[in-house]
Amino acid sequence: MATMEFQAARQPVRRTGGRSARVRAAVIDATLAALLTRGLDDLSITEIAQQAGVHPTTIYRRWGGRSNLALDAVLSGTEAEIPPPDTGSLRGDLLAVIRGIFPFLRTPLGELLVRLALRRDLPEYEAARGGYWAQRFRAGAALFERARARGELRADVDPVLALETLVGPMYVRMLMTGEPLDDALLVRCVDLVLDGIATRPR
Amino acid sequence: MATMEFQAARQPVRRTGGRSARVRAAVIDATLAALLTRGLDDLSITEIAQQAGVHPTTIYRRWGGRSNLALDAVLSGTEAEIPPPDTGSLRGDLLAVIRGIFPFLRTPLGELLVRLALRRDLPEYEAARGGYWAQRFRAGAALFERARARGELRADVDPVLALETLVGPMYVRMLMTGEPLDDALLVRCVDLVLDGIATRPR
DNA sequence: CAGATAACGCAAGCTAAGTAGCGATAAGAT
DNA sequence: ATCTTATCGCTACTTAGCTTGCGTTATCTG
Repeated sequence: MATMEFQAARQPVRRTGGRSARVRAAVIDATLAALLTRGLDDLSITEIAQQAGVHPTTIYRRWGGRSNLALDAVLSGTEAEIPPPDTGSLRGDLLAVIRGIFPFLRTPLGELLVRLALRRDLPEYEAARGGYWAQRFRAGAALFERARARGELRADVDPVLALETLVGPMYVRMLMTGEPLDDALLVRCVDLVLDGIATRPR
Repeated sequence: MATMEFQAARQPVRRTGGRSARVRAAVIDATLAALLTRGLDDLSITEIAQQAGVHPTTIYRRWGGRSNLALDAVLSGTEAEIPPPDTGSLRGDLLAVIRGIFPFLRTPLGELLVRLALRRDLPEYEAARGGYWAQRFRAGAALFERARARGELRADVDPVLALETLVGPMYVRMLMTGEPLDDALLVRCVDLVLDGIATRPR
């Protein structure tokens, strides 16, 4: 044994910017387009491959299935962070929060993200789902701390439950009843969460 | 022409109780079982047919696809009506409402119903969805009328929005965050909707 | 009991999803 | 500039979903 080529189990060399990157970009773009027009379940790998100018086998090899492909495409298109607001009042902050979420949810990409998050038959999403929503809801914690310091918040209020109650009707209408949903309703949601529906505190 | 058999464009003769009925019952049962174990998307018509002792072709002919089959099965298994409660107080009524919904949602059939309602790629469901949820939410109207007569309800409260706000967190937790959900949380949901989170009414 | 026929079973075939093997190409390293 | 090899394209194949056509059975009507 003259030359002992010690070759550690190295991972494949990245080819950033080369053909691989071009192929990936083309496929992701085509997948997003297909997702927005045809939905998740009617996704045709062959059609995406044609649209991207790529052979279907390539997609099957790189992504392995439509779940991974869709997840990769959506997460690639959703990098925006929503900064927590600080308007000086609890009502203003809550209004800013819900007004920050609402327009995004009306976006085709936003609705797609929500629908992906609801799927339970895609094991690839189970890991991403919990972390995504937890982060999104925890971001509002500071908001409630400030309100409590200002004396605007009842003592026994759970911030997470309050946020869930705030945005709950929005999701219920979007996903189930399909009833109309506009900015005026968002204001009513905020005021309902703030004041409740009872005539006087018990 | 001796006998003029006037034969209007009659619809196929119903064969209630015969082989057709038996086949239908067997297929519906097998479909429900398959839905509860394998989910909607991994549904195998061939497997259901074997389970029901029926040829796959029969299912394709009668139902035409898995969407119709699943919808028929679920609606056949969900005939229970939830009577609107009347406990004498707004808080008691709201608690009864949410306590009536919650256990059903934890049922496999309940969760299945919710997930079916969330699907937008099944045109068969679009018609059923709106009516189902509208009825479910309108059933609570009387509840609020009584509360208003007792002077327990603020004047400007929208009953539908109030109900959506009440059950919103429950759905958010079940569908998105996956956070724990028990009876104690239901009580907190009711109290939050009743009293709000602000220290004093504006 | 005796037609008429709706509904079912069966076999064959079509389409699309997904996989495997193999040669070709181009990105990256020496 | 040249070599190595990760990645891609191509063909062929397997599998499952679904449809079609035809003969058979069981139900309903008279």
